[in-house]
Amino acid sequence: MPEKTAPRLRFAPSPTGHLHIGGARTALFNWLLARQLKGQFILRIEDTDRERSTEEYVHSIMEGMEWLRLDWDEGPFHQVDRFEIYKSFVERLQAEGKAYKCFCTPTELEERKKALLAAGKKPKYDGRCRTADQTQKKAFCIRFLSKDEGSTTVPDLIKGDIVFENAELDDLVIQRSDGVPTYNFCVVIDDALMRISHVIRGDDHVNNTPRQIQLYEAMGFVPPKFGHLPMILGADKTRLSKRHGATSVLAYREMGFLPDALINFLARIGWSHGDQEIFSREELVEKFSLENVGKSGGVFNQEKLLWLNAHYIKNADDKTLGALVTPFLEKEGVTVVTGAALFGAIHLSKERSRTMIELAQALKPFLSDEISVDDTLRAKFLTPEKTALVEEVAGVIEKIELFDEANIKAAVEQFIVSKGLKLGDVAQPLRVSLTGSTVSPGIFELMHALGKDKTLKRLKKIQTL
RNA sequence: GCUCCCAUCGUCUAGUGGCCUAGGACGGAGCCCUCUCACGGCUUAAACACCGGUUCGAAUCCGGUUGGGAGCACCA
Repeated sequence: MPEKTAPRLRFAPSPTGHLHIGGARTALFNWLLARQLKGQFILRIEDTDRERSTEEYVHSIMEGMEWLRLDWDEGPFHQVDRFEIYKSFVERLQAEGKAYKCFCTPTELEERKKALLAAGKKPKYDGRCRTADQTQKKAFCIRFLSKDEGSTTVPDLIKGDIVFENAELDDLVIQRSDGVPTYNFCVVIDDALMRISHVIRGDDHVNNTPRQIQLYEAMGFVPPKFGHLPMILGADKTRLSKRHGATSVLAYREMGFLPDALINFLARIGWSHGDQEIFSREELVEKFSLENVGKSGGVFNQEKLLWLNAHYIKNADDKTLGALVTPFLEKEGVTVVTGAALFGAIHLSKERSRTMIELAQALKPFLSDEISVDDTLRAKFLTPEKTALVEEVAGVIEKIELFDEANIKAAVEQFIVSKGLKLGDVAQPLRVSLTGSTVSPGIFELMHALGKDKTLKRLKKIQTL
């Protein structure tokens, strides 16, 4: 009995940009499956494009994954470190007559492509160097000799069987004229050698897959299982790209999104589990299934992400939020002192914040020493009569011994009744005096969170301004 | 142009032949709660692209049409 080997999945980004939303979802689905099936999750950096790949992007991609807590078990493997391996396979294929040198120049190729396109044909390579003299001393690249007849079927875990006529496929370049192997070749060798069992990747790779399958066969490898995820789209239904706004995962961190919210959101684009919307990481690992991944592309809907983020903020505990919001407060120039005052303010503010940026803004009046009231608000809420009222309330507040919510409420309400007023008559002037804003938590909670000293100081300061 | 893929409310989706006068969620509208803003609660508008089959019966199966997307590099 052969030992059943654990599934091995991978995420193989190319470091030519930051980790983007689409890549992150691909990584997530692979990670989810690896964790669910108790397999391995491997990170491989596809950096054969020496022109565009940078070390900075490698770090940025890893940082994005770490932020999302998508941990990998092996890697990161770099393809640049594996050129010798690819080279040996190229040589083997050549020796077996399964690959050949192509001496066509880029200019010639370009011209023929244009002609084909003009004639309404698919711009594929015509294979003319298949019969060319292989000993020529001209610059060359190496092409894979693909099948001309029959068809290649891609058994796709998401889309079902996809059949390609081999005649549609041309001989792809597996090694550039500078000796560097190409993506379609390296990916096959790496996935085979790393014993990857499931290749789950973006839909944009389907057309490469039949050629990759031919490469697996030519080199005597057993192809892995494939699954092609539908694309994440922008509002105009085209593939999500920079012109649609922020696409980098780290940009969402900057905007004050929580990793769990983004994970939840990403999981729900193209995948569902009945009517459920909120999924913890553990639930996703448990419930995720390729069977429930849809076939059509999904639009990235930031409104829904905001809603999810608000949900996660509301449900996070105050201490966790304190740590998360601190960098945002510091960016605002607020010195953060961790303690009861901070957590209390967070407790009151979290249900009205959709992002960490909004939370930081809401927290400012609690944490900064000085507040300012702009002229428009002053004119509207701090007229002489209203200011006089605020002053009277300050007098009432001053007499409270035990400064808790119940006592504040009782004292202020008693005052209002004695004046024949309603809470609404004094609430906004008080709020503006205390926060410089018309928006804040409830007025009693606010005073309590501020403390007696700060409350009085702010209420009294109104007169002197 | 060619190849491949896709098609349910504005958006994410449920739906695997009868449970569908199509359900949920975001967003929208309205109401309630209320010291502001939120939160929360309730109500509501809003979709099976089209045309043919198959079937007693179709959002669900088949064919076509239309529409959309992706790919067609010595990028990945």
